[in-house]
Amino acid sequence: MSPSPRKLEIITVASTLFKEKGYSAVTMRDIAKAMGIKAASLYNHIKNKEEILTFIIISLAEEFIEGLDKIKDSNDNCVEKLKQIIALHVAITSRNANGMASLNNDWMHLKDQLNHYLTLRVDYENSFRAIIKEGVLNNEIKNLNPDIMLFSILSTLRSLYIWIPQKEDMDSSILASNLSEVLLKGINK
Amino acid sequence: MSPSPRKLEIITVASTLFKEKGYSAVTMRDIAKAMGIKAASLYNHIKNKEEILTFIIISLAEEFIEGLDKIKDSNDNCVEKLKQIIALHVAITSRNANGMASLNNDWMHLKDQLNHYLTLRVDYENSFRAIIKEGVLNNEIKNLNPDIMLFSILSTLRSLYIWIPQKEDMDSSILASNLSEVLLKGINK
DNA sequence: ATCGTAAACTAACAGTTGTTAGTTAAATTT
DNA sequence: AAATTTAACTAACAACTGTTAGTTTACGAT
Repeated sequence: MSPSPRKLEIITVASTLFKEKGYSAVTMRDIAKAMGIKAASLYNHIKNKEEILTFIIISLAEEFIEGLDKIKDSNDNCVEKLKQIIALHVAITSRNANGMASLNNDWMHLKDQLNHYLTLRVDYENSFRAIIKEGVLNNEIKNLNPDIMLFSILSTLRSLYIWIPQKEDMDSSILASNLSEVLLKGINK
Repeated sequence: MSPSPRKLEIITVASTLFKEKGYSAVTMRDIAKAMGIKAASLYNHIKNKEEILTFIIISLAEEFIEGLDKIKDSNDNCVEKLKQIIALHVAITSRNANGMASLNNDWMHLKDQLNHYLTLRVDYENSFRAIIKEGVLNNEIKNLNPDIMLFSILSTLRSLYIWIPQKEDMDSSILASNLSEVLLKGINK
């Protein structure tokens, strides 16, 4: 079943607070107060605090996996695929920057689903790295350490949740193409 | 006065725990247990929990400011300065990756020194951006959005604390030069 | 030997935490 | 109109939090 509107409201409010102070520093009373109700009332809609975090993180992680699967299977060349990955990160982060903060910073507080999350993350990074390595073989991409190239691009994409809300005026597609230019071709003339 | 050896030990142990679970999720009893003593004994050496976090963050932030000041005042060209900034981040992060986790993720839990930290951060970013902008005017650096170039490079450098401990075998100077190659000249052939 | 100090200890505190139980009031369905 | 459901409430809990007070122990200096 998909979550009720009220449950989604709790998740949205919680995401905002989690981004500001981190999961551990946000109490159920904080979340309730931000919604204008009492902490105990939250439990009419959610099982416990952990469920909120789990929903935020796992649904985002699955969005990334699904997005990457489509990109992998396309017939585009590797550089084109990398541009699509960059656009995927910009799109998901634009829709849910607060959730991305939890994905990046609070995944270690997952319990039941921690292993599931870690599996998704390893899979994602492996697929990403495979595209880079194929690009190197293709002569599309420079023959540098693939781990460093992956780390560098992925670090920037993972930080988008900090940056995008500060630059709301900037159009997503413009941001994605500017970012592709910088990440793929560098800044040195 | 510089901190006693025992105080530095507490700070080191705390840094490790803060990196794993974040400042808020680590209790004084956790820190004490990791040192083989009781929580109350910590207070023979430190004022309170906040002081630990403050020391970790402020001393790192000041290291960065000092490092950048030296780079700013040199006669090197802008691209050379950017390479030195990259080397600065690699060097500081190699020496204290755990502390860098707190700097990146737990600065919002500072109290007394929060404004001081924020000032240092803004100053740092402004100096960094000024170097990029000068490079654009010089024709050393491409005429792209300077904020995007700054964000992209800085995001990668800020994430080094995750990456460096996983790749201990890699020499710092090799990492710095490989990273410069990727960040400045891109990965696209 | 005695003193002073450093650094550990036990015990306790007041406040906060996530969560449960039981209740109430309004809205919806029968 | 009656019955059910939804979603709020109050009150309370046991566990945990950072921190303080007072005490003990070991050790180098006098």
